[in-house]
Amino acid sequence: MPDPKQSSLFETQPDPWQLDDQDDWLAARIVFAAPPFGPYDYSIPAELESSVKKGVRVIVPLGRGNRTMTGYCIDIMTPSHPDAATVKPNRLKPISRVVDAKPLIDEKLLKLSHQIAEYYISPLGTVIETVVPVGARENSGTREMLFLSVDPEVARDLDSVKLTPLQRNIIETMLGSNQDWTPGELAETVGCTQGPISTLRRKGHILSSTRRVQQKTHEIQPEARTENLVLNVEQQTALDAIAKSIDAEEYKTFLVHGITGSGKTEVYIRAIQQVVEYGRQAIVLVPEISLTPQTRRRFRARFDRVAVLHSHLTSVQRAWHWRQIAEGNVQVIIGARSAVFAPTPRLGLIVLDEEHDASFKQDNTPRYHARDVAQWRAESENVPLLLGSATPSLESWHKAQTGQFKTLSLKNRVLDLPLPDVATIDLRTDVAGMRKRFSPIHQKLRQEMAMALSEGGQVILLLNRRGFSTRIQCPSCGKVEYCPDCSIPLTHHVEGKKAVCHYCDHTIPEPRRCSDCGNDAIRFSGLGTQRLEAEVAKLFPDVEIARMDTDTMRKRGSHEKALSKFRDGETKILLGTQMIAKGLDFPNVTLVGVVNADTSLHLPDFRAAERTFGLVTQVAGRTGRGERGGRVLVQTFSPENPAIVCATRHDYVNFASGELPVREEFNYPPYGKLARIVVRGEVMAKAEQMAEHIAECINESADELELQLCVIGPSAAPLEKLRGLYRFHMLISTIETNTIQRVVTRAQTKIREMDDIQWIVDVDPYNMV
DNA sequence: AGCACGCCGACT
DNA sequence: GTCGGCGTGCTC
Repeated sequence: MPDPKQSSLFETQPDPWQLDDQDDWLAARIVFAAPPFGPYDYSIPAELESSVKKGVRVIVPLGRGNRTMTGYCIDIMTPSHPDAATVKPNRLKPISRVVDAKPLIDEKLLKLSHQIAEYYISPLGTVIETVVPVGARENSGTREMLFLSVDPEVARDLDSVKLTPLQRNIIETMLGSNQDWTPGELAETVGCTQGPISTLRRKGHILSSTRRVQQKTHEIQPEARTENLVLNVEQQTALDAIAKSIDAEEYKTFLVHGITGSGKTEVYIRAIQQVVEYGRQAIVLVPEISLTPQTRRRFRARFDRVAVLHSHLTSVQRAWHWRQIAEGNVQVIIGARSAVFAPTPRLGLIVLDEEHDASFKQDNTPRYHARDVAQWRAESENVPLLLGSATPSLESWHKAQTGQFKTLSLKNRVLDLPLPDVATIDLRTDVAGMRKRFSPIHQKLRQEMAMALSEGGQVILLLNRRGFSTRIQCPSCGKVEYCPDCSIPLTHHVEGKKAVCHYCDHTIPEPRRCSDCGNDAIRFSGLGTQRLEAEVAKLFPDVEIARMDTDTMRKRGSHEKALSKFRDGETKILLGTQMIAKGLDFPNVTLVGVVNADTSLHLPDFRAAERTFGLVTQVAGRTGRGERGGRVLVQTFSPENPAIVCATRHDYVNFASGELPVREEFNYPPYGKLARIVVRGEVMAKAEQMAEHIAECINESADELELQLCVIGPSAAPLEKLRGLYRFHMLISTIETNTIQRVVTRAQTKIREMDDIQWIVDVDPYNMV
């Protein structure tokens, strides 16, 4: 066998003077957003050579029938391209047509798209369609319009042509102003019909051209300008550190760990001011739900050119903001997850606030996490990244602890307001059966509510509704049965009288009595927002109540309406799911009640404790924002659980140092890498069979690549049936980065698809049900 | 995803 | 002998 390195020396790359026609080719690499995703290479016809560019869409023939497909040009290939060997230049079909005059995506975002496609194992074409919003692709909100101008020959000498008085009037009107005339406007100004204008156009005295114009603007409401606040010492220290990186134009991630009310936003704003002074743009990412008018107003009051991007915009509005950003007309972009792709010409800073928030993870393909994408983007554009949170994700906390991120701590609240007092209400029954009817509102919480209301305060009730799973909990001591191998609560199955781990399928018979205290009254819980609302309405018949959850908040603007009614004091009790826990600032709220802290604590999800800690801490931060202070009551069956205890003490550091060892022991993130595969199908057995097949292919691929990897499961997903489809899932766990990508990519070539079965890969999953 | 090829059973 | 079932594989 000849040494491959040597043989390539002989085979490839003829000397430049030997290049003949055959070696002088030009091709475009194209990907599609739908199967078959490609990439495929096409030849570029001579007449399109100047218009085919990286990032434009093209129309190409595909398959035997040459059906027309729209694809994205991701590369221009020539014999000197590093990957030229992968092109078969003599058997390429030609590109039919180029769609876009300008690339929809620039080189930097294209590179980012590649990274996303590879890391999240998703097709590049799909990634590009995520990066470029639909509206921008389809020219939403713009229209082709006809513009008229006077033939320069005629303009020089009006007498050189024969004109009727009316025609002369038209031409003179046009010459009398610099504006671009449309036929309609011109006719109206002159006071004639479009007839004579058409005549002039026909004779060639008026020239016309079409141009795509914006229908109308979607500027966000201006706000009264507010001045910079005085920074306290901690804020100033943080700002100085960030400012240094901005000056140095270097990538660095800062974890701004600041308790609620510590003035993180002011630090962001000051950093952004510096970026704006340098003529650069800043992206501010916030959780979808925090994109309330408050956030927007706050930034608009400090910057002139602010764009917002979030899911409640129409595609026309979104496209308008996107184009404004691309043209460099925007200083600050505030947006949810996808705003990480804002096409800023000169990015200067990325801020990602509430970085722990799960809404930064997209739950359809590509299943990217904005925090990781922001990090890649900041890295490649040499700008600092600020991650802010009162309760950082353990991923970020771990990176900060190991020196990959720089921690900036804000430990004091700006107005020196004390943190609210948090107390737990123990829901365990002291004597079995003492509480005859289980009310979702404990006596103590009810009394405090009555008191808060009578003093003119407002109340927020958080119902952590994601509790559907039937865990096995002792009503007397609160003990929940866990899987010994996964540290995950076992799920109770009435059918078969068993308890099953939804990670590894570990199964035990349904316990007859509590393994700790021997009590034999096992409890399965369940409570919805509607029932809670009814219950509260019964307890407080004269009080106006508002309910906020995904069911009641579907309509555009319903969110803002409910909140403004609460702000105005029209409603006294605000009741809802997680969405009320975040970012709201109502000084008159003197009591927050967490109706059931446990539902999120004992979910079959390794992040359950982290979520619960974060949620209770955040909702606690919704009170005590005014002079009257605030109080938080947490109803729980597990008052000794570290997540609950630490939350009542506002003690993040302690929570993290207790939780990290658990993650390490079970090799969960941030220590191990995880991916989840979910298989769905109408026929249960078929879905299960497919899951087994996928697991086999993955194990096989790992062996072939000699990579260490562990497939946990497959098992029935915690949500075993959803929208009529049976669901199986498995977890892939590794230590090394990229192992999952390499193994799964290889396995994909072996996996035989089955009819009516869908399956997805979720790298770094957040949703485990 | 679509579309053609291809290899078996029911017909004019 | 031909029409058509849908299993398999490819699309630059």
